[in-house]
Amino acid sequence: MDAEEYAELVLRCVERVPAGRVTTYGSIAEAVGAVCGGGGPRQVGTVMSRHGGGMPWWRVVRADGSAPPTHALEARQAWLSEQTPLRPSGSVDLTRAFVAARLPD
DNA sequence: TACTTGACATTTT
DNA sequence: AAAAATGCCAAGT
Repeated sequence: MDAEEYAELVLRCVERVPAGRVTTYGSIAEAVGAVCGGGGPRQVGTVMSRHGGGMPWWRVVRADGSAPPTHALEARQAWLSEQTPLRPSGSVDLTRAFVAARLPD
């Protein structure tokens, strides 16, 4: 399993997340790690930073429901336009929006 | 081989 | 509640 394939799986998981819902780096790491072995939340983050362009990266959040500080503003706009359930604090309400990452069929 | 860097997570201050 | 310390895993230098 090379890094490219790992990235493919991660990206596919992101695409499977419906608008208005989110999943976490950790959840994706679990799903992909189950078949790829190894990997972890950080690897998922790395993949997003390199191949995140062109996909709904704002549907992937940290374990506490917040987006990476570097893209926090854009993420919030995207969440608002998709009507993603947010908490007063500005981060995503995981109890309402979280969906576990699923591997492609 | 050793050290640094990152769109992370968890525990402890 | 918020910040710091630790642990983590792979890739690049």
